[in-house]
Amino acid sequence: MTNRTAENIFDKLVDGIVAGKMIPGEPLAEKALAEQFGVSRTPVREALHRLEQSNLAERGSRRAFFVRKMKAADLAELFEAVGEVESALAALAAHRLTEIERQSLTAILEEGRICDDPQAYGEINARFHATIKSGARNSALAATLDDLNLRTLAWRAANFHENTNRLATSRVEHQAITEAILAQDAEATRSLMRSHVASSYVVVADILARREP
Amino acid sequence: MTNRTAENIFDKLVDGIVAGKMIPGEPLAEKALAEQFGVSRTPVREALHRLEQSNLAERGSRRAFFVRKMKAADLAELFEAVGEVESALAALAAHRLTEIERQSLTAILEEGRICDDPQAYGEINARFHATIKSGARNSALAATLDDLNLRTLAWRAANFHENTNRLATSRVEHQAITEAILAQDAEATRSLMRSHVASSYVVVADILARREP
DNA sequence: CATCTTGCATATGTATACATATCCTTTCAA
DNA sequence: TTGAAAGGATATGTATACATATGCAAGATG
Repeated sequence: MTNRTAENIFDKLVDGIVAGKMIPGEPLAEKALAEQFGVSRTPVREALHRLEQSNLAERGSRRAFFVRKMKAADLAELFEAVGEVESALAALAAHRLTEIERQSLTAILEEGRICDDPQAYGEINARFHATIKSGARNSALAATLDDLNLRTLAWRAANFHENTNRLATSRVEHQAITEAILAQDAEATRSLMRSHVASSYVVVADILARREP
Repeated sequence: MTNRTAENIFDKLVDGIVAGKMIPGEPLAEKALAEQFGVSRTPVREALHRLEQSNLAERGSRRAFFVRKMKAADLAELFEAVGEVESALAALAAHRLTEIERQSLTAILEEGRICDDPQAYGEINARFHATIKSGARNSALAATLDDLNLRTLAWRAANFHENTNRLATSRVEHQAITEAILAQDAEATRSLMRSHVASSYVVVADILARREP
């Protein structure tokens, strides 16, 4: 009876949207999804409401759900928001990281320096950001970042695949951020992290511009 | 058939929690609430899930919902998060407010200067912050602030009631913020707004400390 | 007497039936 | 031929019945 059904449906729908299998604008009918997943409408309803709250789905007339269309302007706002929140977390982390976490950050940096595989680098990148996020010691702000990031996930995934220069750029930026954190310079950290997110947005915006001129 | 029932239940529960009628730790049983409001469990379920996502409710064993207990440390985190997000919005607004919005901000400031009624000032305060929030031109970040604020609402309400000095302090801080915005000094605005939220937290923390020593 | 096991009470998860609103199609009239 | 109105089709909102897991209590056994 455990709530695995609704949870599974939600995860599958998120995966589908993030992986681009579900086209923006595509209707998400309760009945159709229920039949597709072989469950009743109830857990599907729950999953759809969670999608809506995560801003991955919208409702139109007839209160029907559909995959949210992300306009270029929306994505710009989102990345700006991520930049502000993540840079705030980084600034806090600059003063709050433990000695062990500082060493860990340095180790992750080194791992990234010698890694050339885009996929592996993506995982290292994730650990770098996770360390800073948890090191800020503010779960409310961290949860906020997770919420925002969920919506950019589909786009961020392309970051290290479609642009080879991005990997080198990311390394340099990570190095600068790490140095600022180790120096406990909160404002420098904030500024560098904001730039880092902005530069990752440039790649995404470029991809978007080529897709929808 | 419109989704007014679940929406109403949610609003009523939020009001109850914010107004302090529902004690933290109090169980929120679907069946009991359904009978209390004279509806079925379905819309109650939906409302409870939304409460959980807003972090106003938690689930324990047996997956039962209960009103979230806000510890002092949680509240500190929350206000820190609000401070970071709202100061980010203010910094953006410093460069993005239209001329009309600048004049509006000045007018609100003047209204606050000549107002001595705590309740009326609370409304003016809300408009001051709303103007900055919408002036930042980032709906994702604005929605993030709304999310965070929902959880501090119960505490913020006490701000202008239990402490008379708070009103005078708020006025001075609003003035400084407005001046920084009018000067389009984003970093000064950010810093001032962060301090402003922090000083409103001091009042709340003080109340909390007296309640639970 | 204490502890473990078993069974019941109850709360939530899921399925389904019913109510209702919206949209689209069809038909009738101008 | 076109437009408007009415009715049906269908999708979501709500209610309720059934399934199942969890916690507590009572009884049996060591």
